[in-house]
Amino acid sequence: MTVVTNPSLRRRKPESAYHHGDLRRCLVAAGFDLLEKHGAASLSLRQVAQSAGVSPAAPYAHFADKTALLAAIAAEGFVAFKAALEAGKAKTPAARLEAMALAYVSFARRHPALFRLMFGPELADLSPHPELREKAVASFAVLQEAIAASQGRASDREAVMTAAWSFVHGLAVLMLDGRIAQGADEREAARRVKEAARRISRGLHRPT
Amino acid sequence: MTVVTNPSLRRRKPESAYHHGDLRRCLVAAGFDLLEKHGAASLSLRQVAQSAGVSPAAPYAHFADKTALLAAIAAEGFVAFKAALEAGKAKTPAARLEAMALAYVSFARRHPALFRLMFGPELADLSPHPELREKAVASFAVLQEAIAASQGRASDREAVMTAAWSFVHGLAVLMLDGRIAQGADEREAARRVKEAARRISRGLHRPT
DNA sequence: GGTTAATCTTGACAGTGTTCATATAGAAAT
DNA sequence: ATTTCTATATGAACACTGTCAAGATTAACC
Repeated sequence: MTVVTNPSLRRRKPESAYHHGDLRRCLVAAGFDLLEKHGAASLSLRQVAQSAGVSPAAPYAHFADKTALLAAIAAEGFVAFKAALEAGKAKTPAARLEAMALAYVSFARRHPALFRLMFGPELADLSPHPELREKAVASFAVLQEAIAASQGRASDREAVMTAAWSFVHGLAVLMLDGRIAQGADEREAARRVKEAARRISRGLHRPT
Repeated sequence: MTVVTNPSLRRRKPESAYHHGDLRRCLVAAGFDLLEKHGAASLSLRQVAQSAGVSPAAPYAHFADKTALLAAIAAEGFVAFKAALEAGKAKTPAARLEAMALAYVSFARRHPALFRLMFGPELADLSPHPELREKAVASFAVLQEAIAASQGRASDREAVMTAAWSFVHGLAVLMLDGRIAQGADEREAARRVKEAARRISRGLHRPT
């Protein structure tokens, strides 16, 4: 995870600095940490502010809303997400879907709260958060390239993307919520993901 | 939607009834309505209580928690969900998956807030809510029967279920959040669902 | 009919997001 | 170097939330 967690950033001028210097990034980093550590339910703007060593109203100089801060955190999340997806290179279309599914699910399992924030209802409307939208579609583009452009005619691209993405995303979500492979360790989960991906990829390309 | 919304139930004895008589069900119904009307973000226990014509602390006689009330609402949601899934009968395995996907997505689109509650993180842990768990697995059983038992060997059942359910659920979630088929009307959405389902069902059964 | 147990109200507490007026300090302009 | 300006942070306040303890009210039961 490449989000700025450097403690030296947490307070630029440790003593007697009325103006923090770099509060915006610091708030995002602090929120990020709290999110991963204690979950989204207890992620309050006030706690983030306090954790950054600043007054409860200070964030409003940098974010219009609590939602705006969440959007910034989620944007960082999508950067990391994109990087995770790009790590999974593979030759054949089937192996590519499998690698994508593995990376997708693995990310969700390693950062459950972050993943839920990224795809959660609070940020479902991307229009007020252009930066988030940008980072999000950049992630999806990786998926799209890897899956859709791998095979089949161009006219199929969108349909294949819909089917494959739905499968991969659903798999991640259902596993996160313990609806599938409840309490499975990493190896077992990976096995299940691979098996499902193999089944799916068989029918994906070429329409009836 | 078969949840009790009968207004005559909203207050059993309209005047001078210290004891409501049927508050528990009334709270669930009121919460249900508020959820569908104004979304989950603004669904407060106090508002539900007020909407049921009762003091803010009254719900605690029937529910341990706000989460417990949400669980009861979600349980009702799963009852309706199961009914919606059962409506889609079909002969061939492909048509069955297609019908399931249509019903699944259609339900999510018609009751977005309820659907998100049912599968959301607040209720991800089903262990404190046995009734919710029961209704939830009853819904999933419909899926399981229709999809897995339709074809293929018994040893495949679980794997097929995983793949198919992941696809259908992911499709619903991504559409809900506008990540797929953004701003499509009912007909167009149905077209996309059918097309994706056709692609998926082709590779589902029989392992490599 | 009096006791008991369940139900509801009242009042309070800590915590939340948000706003407004005010204080501070770094930057720009003179 | 002094003044002015503007971005940034503070403090107090508001309405609202979930939750709890103490007391009032009622239905049910022996």
